[in-house]
Amino acid sequence: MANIRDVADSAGVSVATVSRTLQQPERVSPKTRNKVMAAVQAVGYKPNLMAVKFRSGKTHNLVVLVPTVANVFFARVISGMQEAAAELGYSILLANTLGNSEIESHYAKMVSTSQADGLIQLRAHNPFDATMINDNGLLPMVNACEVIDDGQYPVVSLDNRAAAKAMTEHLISLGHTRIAMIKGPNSSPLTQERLVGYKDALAQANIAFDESLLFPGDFTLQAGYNAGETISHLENRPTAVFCENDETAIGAMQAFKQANLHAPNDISVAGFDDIAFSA
Amino acid sequence: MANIRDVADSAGVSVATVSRTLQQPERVSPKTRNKVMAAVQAVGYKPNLMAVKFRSGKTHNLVVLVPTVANVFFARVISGMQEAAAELGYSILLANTLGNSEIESHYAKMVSTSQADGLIQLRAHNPFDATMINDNGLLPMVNACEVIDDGQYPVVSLDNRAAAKAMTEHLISLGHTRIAMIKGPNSSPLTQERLVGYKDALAQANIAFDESLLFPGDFTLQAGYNAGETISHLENRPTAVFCENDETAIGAMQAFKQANLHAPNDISVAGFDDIAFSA
DNA sequence: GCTTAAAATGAAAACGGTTACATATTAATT
DNA sequence: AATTAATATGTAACCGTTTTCATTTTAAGC
Repeated sequence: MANIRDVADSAGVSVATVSRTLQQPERVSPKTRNKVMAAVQAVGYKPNLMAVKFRSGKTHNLVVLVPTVANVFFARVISGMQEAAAELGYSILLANTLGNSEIESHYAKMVSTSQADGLIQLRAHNPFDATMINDNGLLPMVNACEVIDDGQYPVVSLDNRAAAKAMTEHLISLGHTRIAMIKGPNSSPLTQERLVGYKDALAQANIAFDESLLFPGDFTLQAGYNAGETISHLENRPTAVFCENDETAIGAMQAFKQANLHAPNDISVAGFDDIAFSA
Repeated sequence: MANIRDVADSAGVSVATVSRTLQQPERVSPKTRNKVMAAVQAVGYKPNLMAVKFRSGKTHNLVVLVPTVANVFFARVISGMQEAAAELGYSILLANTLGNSEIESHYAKMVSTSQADGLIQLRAHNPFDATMINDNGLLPMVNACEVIDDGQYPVVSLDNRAAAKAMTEHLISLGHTRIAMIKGPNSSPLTQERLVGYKDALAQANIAFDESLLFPGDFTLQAGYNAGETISHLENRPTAVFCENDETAIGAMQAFKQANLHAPNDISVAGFDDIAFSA
């Protein structure tokens, strides 16, 4: 494989000039620029980016930790990130962690071992352990979707509390007073926020909060189905269900259908995210 | 950031010994091994993997090109690859190409620029152009799911023809003779194979192939919906539909439902992949 | 045309590791 | 105990770039 020295020889210039031609063309005269470009073609030169990145200390890689790419909502978020990164000349290295903390820290380590410049995570965890912390004690990470809000790391999030409140208000405006909620994992800050928003709306409408209307879940179809089944067989059934995401909502509707309950006549179902499947 | 020389100084050995301790511990005496390990801890050494990879010429990275991670079938395939790669000490760098050939070649270039050791693609394209070809004219790539079968690259695939035949046979065994097919893009070898299998089954049952029963699609929900709508309004409606994947099937069923056709009573729908949503 | 500033280029030192080779140490053999 | 083989360690070259600093060339000013 041709290297920069071959190009230099072929063009009759120094390696420094070749490097400059490629990195900052304006700093080299048009005449030599052409010579160098021709030589690059002639020898079929492709820079060893591993060497470039090593030497320059900038990898232009970003690791993105996502619990599961199979989640349709995440897929959309990821596409957006990829687009933005590409514009700035960065590559996204997608890590499908499956909630496995080993995989998670494996990829997180890419930051502390100079394989990536930073990390974005769509999960409310601190993936760094003591062995990864660098000099200033903080690593380049930003939190999205589900957030760690300890003030240490930048955060990109939506206002889950307000959104959940709005969604609940909508159900109330339709006349519902017994509104079930199929939640995400309790550990998820996202879930906690949405629960608060849900309670906000109830309080505002003078509806008493009923703990027994909360059902556990984990954002999956299956969890929605299970909760839906439970709800179907309740003697005093709620008339509406607040689902923490659309996959859960679809799962729940499936259970309702099997129990011969039809939305929205027999029961109202509302979901978060607006994924393609939900239509 | 501490480097290998700091460790060597702190441990009172040479850098070579430090490197050996880390890479091939068995080649160093237990006594010095301990000294070195202690020094690593003491100075907080984390090897610069960019340097390691550059020097050793092995990145232990694999690029995986996937048209869209939002496809639930792909998501499952990817998880499996990740698992296998991790076992062998490799990392998967997932590239969500969105069918965009710019993104595609951007990531493909990682192979020719020494940023990744190889490429796996879930798409029937040759992502390499002339500028990427190296000395032997072939790059380390394997094809999965949809395959380029030009004999140049290794291939991992399922027997689409046999599977499509089996699925069609099943529909025939249920008494169907007018079986529509909602296809993938014509350019997809996967689609071509499945079409052959479909015809195989028809021929075997002495059912004439009817070109007008083929409907275009592209593996998305939307395409399924569109085809489903067309089918619903056909005067001489087929009694069964062969969908090339489950997302298409779901889209089609949605259209049928809106047209007041209920599966499986009014129309039978069969899909490929067995994704979680399809249940 | 001469002096001086600016622009273009080259030589060589990094970057942080790995590894071939030489040397020193330890163990095995007689 | 002397000789030889095996094992540990050190020295220094090397990987392919970028980048600093010195040097040469070109342009500008008068």
